[in-house]
Amino acid sequence: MADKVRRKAPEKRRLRLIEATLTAFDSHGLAATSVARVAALARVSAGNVHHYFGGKDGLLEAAMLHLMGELHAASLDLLASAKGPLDRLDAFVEANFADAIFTRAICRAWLHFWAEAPHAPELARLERLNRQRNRSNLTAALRQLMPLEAARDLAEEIAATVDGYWAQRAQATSTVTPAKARLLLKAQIRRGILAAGGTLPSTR
Amino acid sequence: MADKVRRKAPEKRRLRLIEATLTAFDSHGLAATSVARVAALARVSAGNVHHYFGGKDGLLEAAMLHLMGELHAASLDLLASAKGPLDRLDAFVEANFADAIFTRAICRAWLHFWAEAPHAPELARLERLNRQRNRSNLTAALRQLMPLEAARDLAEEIAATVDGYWAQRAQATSTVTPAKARLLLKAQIRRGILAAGGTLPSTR
DNA sequence: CGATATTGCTTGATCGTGCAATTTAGAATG
DNA sequence: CATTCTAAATTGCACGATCAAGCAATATCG
Repeated sequence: MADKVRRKAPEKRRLRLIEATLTAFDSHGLAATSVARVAALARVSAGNVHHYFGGKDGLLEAAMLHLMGELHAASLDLLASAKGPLDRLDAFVEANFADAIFTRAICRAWLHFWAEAPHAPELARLERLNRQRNRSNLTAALRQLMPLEAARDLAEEIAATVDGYWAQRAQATSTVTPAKARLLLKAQIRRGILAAGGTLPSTR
Repeated sequence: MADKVRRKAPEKRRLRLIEATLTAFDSHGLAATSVARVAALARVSAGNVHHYFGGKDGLLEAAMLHLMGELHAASLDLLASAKGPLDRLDAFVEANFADAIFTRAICRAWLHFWAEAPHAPELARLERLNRQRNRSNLTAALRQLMPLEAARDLAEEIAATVDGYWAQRAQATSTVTPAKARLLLKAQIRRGILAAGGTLPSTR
């Protein structure tokens, strides 16, 4: 897809446009998010979008990539200090439901990406990457506490529940808070481990 | 919002347009679903949409209502033969993941509705209704097996997991099958009941 | 001064919507 | 039963707005 002329694009502008995209998603939805609106939100000319991102598609991809980057960074941070498998699972939960991550606006953006991914190859690629990364992290940790098959099943269940809380958080009347989601999810994980015959390494 | 002149609108046409909408969602996404495209899919003039639904918004609302109706019908069917609380929970799972309901196309449509609901009051109303109905069904059954607070928490968890499987199913590379989702979810429910100190009425 | 960043406008296509005209179907009439 | 009539059903088009995109001109800054 190629940057032809772009040499050293000021990251500031790019970021402003990406943030404007997410703001537009939050307040007006995907269908009403036009290049013109995003550019106006970022106080930038519409033509700029094509300079930086090559078009609307590129802008959406960059926005999704941005969200993935933030989530990944939070995961790496928290995983760094994790000692055992259960710690790694807790770190996963805390990253996915950190107060700065599990936001109404961000959850709405993810929902839009999930909805559009099946119809945009590049978004689909990113979604697949993100999903496989999550699945792999979960399975790797669970595997040390139970047989592989059980680990895979529980990873599937946990991943689905995470997505579900995200989807619910996007709704205006949602009552799911970050703290509540963390609490429920950690309990769910522990139940899953115990039921699989695993032992909880320590009470935390 | 009033049918002024419409007396007995042929349900056949309405249904054709609704199904065309869902087909368009499945194959092209929300952003690319225009009135013209839907009308063409249904082999009907575009102006027809305004006769039957009063506009694009009305069409989307009717499509969402249609999906809710199908889900509700499946639930009622299965709940009718449920004997105890665990039976009711299993019926809930089987309705939400019936082979005819847990379809890639239908899950994609739900995903689009969830994504757009925050920006369309009428869709938001329907989404809220549907969510509260599900929550209420789950809590009512769980309440007979554990204290109210625990029942509410578990209902929240189950509802989120259901939504999560739906979101995953919408992706092109998803491997979640109806049977697998039913299996995993029933196990998750039983784990939740046992952990809350409840007893499983019978093995099934 | 020269290259890069940024703008503002144009273009052609497509959108949702409203409306006048036409077709259709069923009740009323002979 | 055949014919007429009328209102509902349906069409096709035209309208104004808005879209993504491309490009030539201008501004900015090292």
